[in-house]
Amino acid sequence: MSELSSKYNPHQIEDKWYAYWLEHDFFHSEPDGREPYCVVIPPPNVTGILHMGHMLNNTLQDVLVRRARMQGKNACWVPGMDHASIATEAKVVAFLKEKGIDKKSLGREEFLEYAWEWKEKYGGIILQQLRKLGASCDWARTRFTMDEVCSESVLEVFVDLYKRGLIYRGVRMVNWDPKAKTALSDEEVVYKEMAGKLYYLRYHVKEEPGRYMVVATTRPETIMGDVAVCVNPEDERYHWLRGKHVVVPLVGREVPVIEDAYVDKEFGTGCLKITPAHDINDYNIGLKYKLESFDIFNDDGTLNEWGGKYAGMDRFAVRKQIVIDLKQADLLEKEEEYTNNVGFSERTDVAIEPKLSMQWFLKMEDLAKPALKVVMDDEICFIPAKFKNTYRHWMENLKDWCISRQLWWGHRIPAYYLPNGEVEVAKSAQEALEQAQAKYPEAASWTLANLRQDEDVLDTWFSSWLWPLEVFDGIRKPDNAEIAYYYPTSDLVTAPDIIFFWVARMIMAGLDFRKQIPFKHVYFTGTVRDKLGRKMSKSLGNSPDPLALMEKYGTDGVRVGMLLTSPAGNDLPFDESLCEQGRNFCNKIWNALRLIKGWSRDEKLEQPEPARLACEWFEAKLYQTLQEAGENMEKYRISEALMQLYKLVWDDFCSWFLEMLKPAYGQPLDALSQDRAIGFMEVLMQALHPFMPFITEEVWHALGERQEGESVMFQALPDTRLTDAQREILDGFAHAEEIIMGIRALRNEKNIPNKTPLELKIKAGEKDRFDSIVAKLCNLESIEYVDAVVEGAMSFMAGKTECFVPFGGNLDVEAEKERIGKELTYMRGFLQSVLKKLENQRFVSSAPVHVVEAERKKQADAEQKISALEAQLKQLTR
RNA sequence: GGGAGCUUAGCUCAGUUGGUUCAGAGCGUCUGCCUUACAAGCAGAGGGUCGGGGGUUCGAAUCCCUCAGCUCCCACCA
Repeated sequence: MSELSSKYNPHQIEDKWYAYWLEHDFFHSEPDGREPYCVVIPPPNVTGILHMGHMLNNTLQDVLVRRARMQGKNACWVPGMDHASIATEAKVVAFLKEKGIDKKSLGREEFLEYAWEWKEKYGGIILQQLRKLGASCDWARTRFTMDEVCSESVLEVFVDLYKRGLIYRGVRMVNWDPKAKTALSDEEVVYKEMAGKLYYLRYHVKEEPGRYMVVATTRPETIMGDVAVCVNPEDERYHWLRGKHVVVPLVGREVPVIEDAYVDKEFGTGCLKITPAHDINDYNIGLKYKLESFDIFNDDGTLNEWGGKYAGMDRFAVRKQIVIDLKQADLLEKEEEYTNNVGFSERTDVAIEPKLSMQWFLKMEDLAKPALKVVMDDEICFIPAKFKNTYRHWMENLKDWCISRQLWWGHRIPAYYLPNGEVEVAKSAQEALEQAQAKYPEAASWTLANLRQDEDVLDTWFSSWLWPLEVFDGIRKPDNAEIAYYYPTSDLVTAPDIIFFWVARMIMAGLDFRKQIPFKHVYFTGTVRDKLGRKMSKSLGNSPDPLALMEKYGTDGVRVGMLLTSPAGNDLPFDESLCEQGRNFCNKIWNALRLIKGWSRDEKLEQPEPARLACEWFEAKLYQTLQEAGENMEKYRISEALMQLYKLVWDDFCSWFLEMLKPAYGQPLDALSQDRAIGFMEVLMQALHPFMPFITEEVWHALGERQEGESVMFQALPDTRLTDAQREILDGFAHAEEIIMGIRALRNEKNIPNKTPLELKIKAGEKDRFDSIVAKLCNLESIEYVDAVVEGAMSFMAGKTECFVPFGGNLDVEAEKERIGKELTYMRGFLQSVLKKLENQRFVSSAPVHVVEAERKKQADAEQKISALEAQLKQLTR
């Protein structure tokens, strides 16, 4: 076919078919009588752009969804985006800052207007990029976690949980992000090893003028908040300090010396300063000894009025300055290099400040129990199962969930403070007012203006945990037809690092609000790493741009590259050469198409014997492989299924089958063979379509006359159950294959070009049904069955069959003898090991019959082979 | 500090109940080929005492113990 280039060119093809699929609405799903298959996308951040993790994750989802669709299920993949409070607010703040606008100078309302504007303009790029990757999402169902359905659902759930007493307000030590000025959950804090210093500070003893104790700290700036100094009660070095007081350096405040076993005698000087407002452990000690607490920081990390002369300075600037001042006042004993773990905000990458504040919490205990059970009982199946352990460990050690965030972008907490100091929680201000009026006589005269809504918004995960429910509006309208049809969803594909943030919480939400699990299987992907095994990250700059890769290798090539090496739960050490392999595979497919369509066709020609056999054999091989690949898919062994298809196409179809079919140079192909080749290739395209949607659609269309609106994606695979006859063919061909490879090896070794025809003589064999194929593929003039060893011929064994290839004249007898001798040595050794086993009475009596039988057969085969080799050797020696 | 997991060919990984098919695959490497679909290709070859040691067993990559190395999660010692 001259108009087809010898290289597969993905670019126009991809855009063309994606547009075709959309135009025909192939991805859209509505409830009907078919079995549903539903996947909800892990909603990417509205600020996100496609990275390798998304590429992997969404390709896997697409494979599962397309496969289900081909199987005739009603496949529905719901896309969407997450409003991502912190990330988005940070982006918008930065965007405004560039324009010279300060967030604080805008009011909440005005800021949100800007934020929405930003979202409409720049948000959701990633959803466009997913189209590039071929994702077969039902775009008409695209949800956003701050759209009307989701927002109302979130409020409804909040009110419900509050009324059930599961949501409460309390003062807690939280992880404070001074840049975003919000509390973070523990999961949003990442710890990093930082090179710091340990400062040894002198605290003079009030009762013993002239004497002092030395306290080691990494954070000298927090001395303003010191309320005590603590030592271990068993530390005899400090018994003289019992009941005494010390003076906080520079600050001058007198604080007590207390004793608690928490203090490690070995660390530093064995003295710990207690600053309850700024350290979680100090806070706990403060609670225990009923100490006062001074919060010395403003929300942005600068010091407040408690900071005295340092008030208004940033915490890190204060640290520098205070060290200088301490030195001057001779209160700094020494400094030491010290590496410690510092918590950073995952979003803004600034050091976390532990801080006491009033937050909203959700009690987890009752929600967790049933959510643990469904996973441990495999009602929800984790793939791979090893993540069940991780899950259990977390579910058994849950702390209450801090759900409030001090941001504007998000779902504002529906709590309304009343003039009498009470609070009402309701879906709207109006409802809150009515509730208040029903409770308090004095409320009769209040209006909406008297209510003050809580300033905080909810943690982003407080909406994401409802995702499988809210995409079908199952919170607001629990009886609607869609949620009834699609829920529980089928598979969830996600990364293991959000097993707690998201997966666990969705399970809790599903069980609590709908009394049903949200999904049946959770497939955990691995982490995409670079060649050096490092996690791909923006800061390292080691992440390739998936769009650039798709541009370079074609989308299908990149998809194959990622899928070939990513078994569930395993990290994926990414290397561009994987994409190269994928691209080469596309090219191979493309060239098979060129060959098949390029043959000139003769309608009158009868199908030759080798071609007839080839078709019989390949059909059996095809069915067998499809069967196995299907079984692997059922077990979510996606890489393996793909590898099987890869080998089916490359080795079995191209290298074996098409070579068997190929007519002699310049000759036409019979019509039947061509039709069968086309039929096989159609099936191959169907089987590969979930993995490689674009090229398979293109090739499938090229293979036959198609109507507008037809697509490979709806072609069901044939019934692939093997008949006994087919099994026999496969076994029989394995033997022919051995002979063929033997001859090829021989040609290779003796440097006999394929053009030179050879003769093959087979000793004491039965005529094999694949002889005509052997002759064709090996360029044999004849295959002859003989009774005795053939003189002056090269020989090899195909299993137990002795094969001889007469070779005009100069047979290298010595080389042949050496080769046969080597083989004999090996076979005799092998026989020895088998005999040793069989002579062992305990083996014969305790091993199962079939195992012993197998050993006996090995013995017989080995003996037969040895005598054949000996005969050959004798022949040569004569 | 607490927990989980991993270690099989140069690389990335399969290997289910211990037993024909168990030592495998893909990639890479090496050799020979511009053979009229494809050099992004064809044909062939080499490569591992299954991390070390010990045990159970007729039999161990597989089960048990132990040592070593790696990874991840949780905790967060001033």
